[in-house]
Amino acid sequence: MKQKEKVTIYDISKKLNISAATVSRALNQNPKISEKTRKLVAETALEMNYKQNRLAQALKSGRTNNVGIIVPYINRSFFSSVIRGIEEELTPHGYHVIICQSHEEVKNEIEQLNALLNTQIDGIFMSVSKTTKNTDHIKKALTENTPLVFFDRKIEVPGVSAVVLDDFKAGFMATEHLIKEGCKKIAHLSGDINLEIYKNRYEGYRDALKKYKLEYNPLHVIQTNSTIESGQQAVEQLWECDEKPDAIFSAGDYAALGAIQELKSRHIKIPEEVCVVGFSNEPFTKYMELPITSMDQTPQLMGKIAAQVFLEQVKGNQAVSIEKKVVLSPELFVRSSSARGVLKEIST
Amino acid sequence: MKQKEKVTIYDISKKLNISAATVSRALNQNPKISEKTRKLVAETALEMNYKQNRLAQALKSGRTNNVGIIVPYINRSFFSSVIRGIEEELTPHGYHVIICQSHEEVKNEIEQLNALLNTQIDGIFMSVSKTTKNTDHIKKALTENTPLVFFDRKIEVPGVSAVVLDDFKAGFMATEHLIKEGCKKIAHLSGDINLEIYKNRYEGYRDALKKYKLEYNPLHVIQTNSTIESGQQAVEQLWECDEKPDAIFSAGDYAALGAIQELKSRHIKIPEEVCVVGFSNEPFTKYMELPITSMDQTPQLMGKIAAQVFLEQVKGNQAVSIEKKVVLSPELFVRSSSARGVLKEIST
DNA sequence: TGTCAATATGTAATGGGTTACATCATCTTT
DNA sequence: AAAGATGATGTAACCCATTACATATTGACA
Repeated sequence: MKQKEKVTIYDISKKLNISAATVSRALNQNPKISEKTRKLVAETALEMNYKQNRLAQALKSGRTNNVGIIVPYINRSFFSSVIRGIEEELTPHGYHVIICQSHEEVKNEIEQLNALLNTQIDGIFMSVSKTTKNTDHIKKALTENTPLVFFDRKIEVPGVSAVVLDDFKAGFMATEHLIKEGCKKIAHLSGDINLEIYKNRYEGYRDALKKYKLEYNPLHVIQTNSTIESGQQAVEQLWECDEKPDAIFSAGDYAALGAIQELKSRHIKIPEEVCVVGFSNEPFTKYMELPITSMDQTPQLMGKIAAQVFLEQVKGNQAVSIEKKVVLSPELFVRSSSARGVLKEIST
Repeated sequence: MKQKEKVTIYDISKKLNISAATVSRALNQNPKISEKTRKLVAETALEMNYKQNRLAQALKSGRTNNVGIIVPYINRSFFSSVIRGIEEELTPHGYHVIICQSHEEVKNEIEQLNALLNTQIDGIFMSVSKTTKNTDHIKKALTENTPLVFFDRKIEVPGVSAVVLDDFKAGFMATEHLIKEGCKKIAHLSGDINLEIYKNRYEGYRDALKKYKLEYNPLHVIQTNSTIESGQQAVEQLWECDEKPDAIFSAGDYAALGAIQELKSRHIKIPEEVCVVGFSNEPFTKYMELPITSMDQTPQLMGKIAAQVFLEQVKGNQAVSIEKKVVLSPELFVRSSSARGVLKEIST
């Protein structure tokens, strides 16, 4: 590679026989600079193809205009939509977004977090991995005074803002919907209970059963790892019970899909014999031959709000770090996998 | 926010009564530093919780250890897999990855590209948007001597390396597969012919028809925009022809899915009456009730190789910018949507 | 005409780390 | 013991933009 011959403000200042400070000020629209000089500098900069060195600027100002996002995976529709939301909100403010994947491993999460802090990021958005139990790395990040915002999957750390879904309500709504479809023995495919979101969905499920006076059968709750395979296995396990369920509320769409595949291979009719509800409203739920009812988490909105929370923290330049919690409402998209009546694809 | 009280090498040097240069050298494992000093500095740095300021380092060295990736969307399985491949290859070399989306708009592509160059990125990976016709912005990037590597969707710019799929071969293979299944009237759902990849797939299709002496019917080639809807519309249009196709080779999985949905709604049997082949091997193709035959582009490998090409360019610090073209072989995953015989889910 | 205010610009320090070159102490070698 | 080699460390310039403070210029007013 050839050396980059970068044009600096010094090159401009030499050419115009003025000081670099004046050039800098002129380029930054400092009102102390005369209109004439400002124009001259602007023209010369353009002519010489001057590009501001953001590194130098960042070093001086302490702000890089970069934010980091740590997610388990970028190719889950939910996460890429949140990212999109954050991006849309922050781009107009001049921020850039660095995306990191933890692949559900704390080890990676810690590495990525440290690397981001090292790169002098202005803020971090994060959805913790399934394997994150200890909060030391996050507390360490806080001591560096970098604003941190959790979204969706949070973990209790004092002083950290979070934008999450009302997963309890979502669990309740999904279960209630199944009850209203006439289901009495509703199984639940849970995710990793270590994560608050799955715990809350489970508790919403329990609460709905309680409210409608349905019996809770612990054998009907199976922990999955949100994959198709674990959904299949869950059905295998459920159908070994004496009492077979007549509905499945899965805390994830992939497990719901696996469950449906297994039910079909057992020639069990959906929704007539068993209703299925998934979670996340992944695009495929809509495309399936048998579209799957699913809970939408309004991910793009979640991203936007997380970004707004961040912007507030940055703007409010106080010595107090604000801890803000935002809870979003879920939205159920009822589709064929659980609609026994006439209604199809109706959002409540 | 509180001020960050950063520990610098000067703080360490003061504490130890040595010069900052010595500290810097000690931390960088410079062999001129005595073992004793090196150890002392390392311990003190740890103790004082010293973090290297990568901005300062980047400013000095001219290298940020960040690379940018510009893709149309991150939530297409293909792109997120390429990103994963790039990441895996570059992370061990200390690079970080900044991901940008063009959303298929040149306007965004140009903005993202400029923003990346401004941030003093060490290299750029890019898959051009559908709407990219003009190469000015890319040539401009080249004048800054930032290594640029195209992957998948390239555009002809002298001096730019590219890692692509053999789309011609892929088009040929898909068509040949359909012919071998006994199909005679094969329709093609093309993507935007403006993009080389779709042009090549189309030409591979033409070539296969020619080789097997099948008639080419221009009415059987429909341009889609890679969405479900456009796949549905394409089938509507095709079934208005006098001669109905007995197979569809779609240059994208989403259009293939739309086509299948439309065929089903017309009670046309797949694969008995019509065989369907998609492209990209999106995960959903496998999960469908009727799994879809699809062409795999080995995206993760593509990412890895693109990263290797980049590393070579950076390492070979010569004044010549190497232009390297790598062409990968596609892999067909045959599934029910086109398997009339016994075979299901066989990769060739 | 001298003084003050207002405007425009320059000087120099700063941010934090790297590194060419200089210096000094110690050890070899003859 | 002088001269040269080797190793360890210090000095200061540099990367580039920003900005507090200093200075210079001009015009207004008493």
